Amino acid sequence: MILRACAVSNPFLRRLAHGAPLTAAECAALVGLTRSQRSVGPRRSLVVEAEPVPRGLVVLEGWACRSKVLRDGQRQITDLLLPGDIHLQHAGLSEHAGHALDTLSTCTIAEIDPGQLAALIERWPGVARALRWSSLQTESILREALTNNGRRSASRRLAHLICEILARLRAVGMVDDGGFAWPLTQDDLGDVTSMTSVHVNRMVKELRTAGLIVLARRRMTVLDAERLAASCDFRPEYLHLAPGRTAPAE
Amino acid sequence: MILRACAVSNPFLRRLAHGAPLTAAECAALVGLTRSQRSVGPRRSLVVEAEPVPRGLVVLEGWACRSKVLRDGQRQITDLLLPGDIHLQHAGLSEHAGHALDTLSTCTIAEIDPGQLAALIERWPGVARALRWSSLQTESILREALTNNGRRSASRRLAHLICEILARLRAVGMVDDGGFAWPLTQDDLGDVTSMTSVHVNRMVKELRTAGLIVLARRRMTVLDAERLAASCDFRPEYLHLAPGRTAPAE
DNA sequence: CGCTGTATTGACCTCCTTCAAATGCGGTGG
DNA sequence: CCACCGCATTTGAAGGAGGTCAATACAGCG
Repeated sequence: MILRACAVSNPFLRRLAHGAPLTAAECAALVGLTRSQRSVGPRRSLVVEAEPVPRGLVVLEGWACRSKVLRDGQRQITDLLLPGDIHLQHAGLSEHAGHALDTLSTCTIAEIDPGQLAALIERWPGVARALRWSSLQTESILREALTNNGRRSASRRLAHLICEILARLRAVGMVDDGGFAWPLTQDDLGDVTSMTSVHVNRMVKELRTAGLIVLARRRMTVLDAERLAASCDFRPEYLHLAPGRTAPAE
Repeated sequence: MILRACAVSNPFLRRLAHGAPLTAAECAALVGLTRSQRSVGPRRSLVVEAEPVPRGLVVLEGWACRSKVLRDGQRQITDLLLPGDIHLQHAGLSEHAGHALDTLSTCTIAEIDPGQLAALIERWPGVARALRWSSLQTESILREALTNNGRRSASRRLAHLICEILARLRAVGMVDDGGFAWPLTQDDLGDVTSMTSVHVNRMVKELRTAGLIVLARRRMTVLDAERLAASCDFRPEYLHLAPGRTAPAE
């Protein structure tokens, strides 16, 4: 069946399916929502902090991030957008986005028409539910990040981030035998985990020499997911993913 | 007019009015939503992390907080719930709350009936919009907290938190000439700002001797809001409050 | 093959934590 | 009113995790 095959390859559908069972019709409707796609190069700005969000978007391929910059130039990346993640425009709710949104790698971005989205939500209960779930997950990830950056040591913090990314990518089928594309520089990684890139480097080295990961040529491979998770007290419940789809083995 | 007077004294309505203009009928509907009230003592648990959220609630008086606890016992308070703040149950979306919810002071809590809420959202566009605004603000506050805790020095971090609380309390009319009730112990404050209570103490002292605040007997007074804000690069746009209601003078 | 951005490493420093003790304060019972 | 208790605050001294600065190595790319 075409829709089923589509659901498997489309990270947007795969992700939302963790939040609500979607009927074939709902899948088709969601696919229709992402018809308007464009490719965006790496390190491009999609949303500027002090301006209203133009419209919603879905990341279909590649990584992007939300970030804030202080007056002294320091940057904090508040959350990562991985394939399947949504950024909803808060239509008319505020003139101020509150954060920047930038691509990290080359991305395929779908623009979402607010009216069309509203119509889908009204018409399809599964879609409404899946979108509520999505925003629940986003908030939950933010709270975990706050805890992670605030309360864990640098090496655990990094390990925890890697575990989270592994789980999220696995949830959309982007992990191949523990390995996946890794577009983040060590500067980026420092801005996510609230450290300096120098210290990130030392922590990466630590995880490497512990035999937990391989990171080279923009590719990350998790060698021992279980030991990595145990080392940093990673418990994936906060991601609210459907069970069986976050475990190391499928 | 009764409703107007009610809107002034009810922090729930006052807060939501920042997100959307509410008609008299919508105000009345929202007041009806909070009919079932109860008083809860300080330091009581309202939601447990590993259990589903029983139902939504509104904080009408007092302060509460969402927090996460690591296995080693360290705690991170991820966000504060001040009068007027809402905690929506994610009805059936997950079996796992993802965080604890506890009172800090004695609180008046209104329980929200999910069905009644859904009916209101469907019926009243202003209510629907105000609630979307509320969740936008919650997310925005989380991102600012991540930036604050991750990138600002301890003293600025504390100053920024005080500025935020001042602005949020002012938005619901709970500030009297720069002063307001302050139920947080220095331990709590450490858990919010990701420091130890010992260091919190030193930073409080710094703000005190700088003539910026007075903190004694569970009451905080901001002596010079402008200088405090300038000292920590506090820019209130991220709170998405209606203009004119965050400024020091009314 | 040189250029540019990223990664790596070392030496030094500091902000914050840790540990421990003292002080203060609100409530309670005598 | 005072003695006492429990809890929060305050302060000091010492240590450590992570930051800063700067030099070097490396990889991709025209």
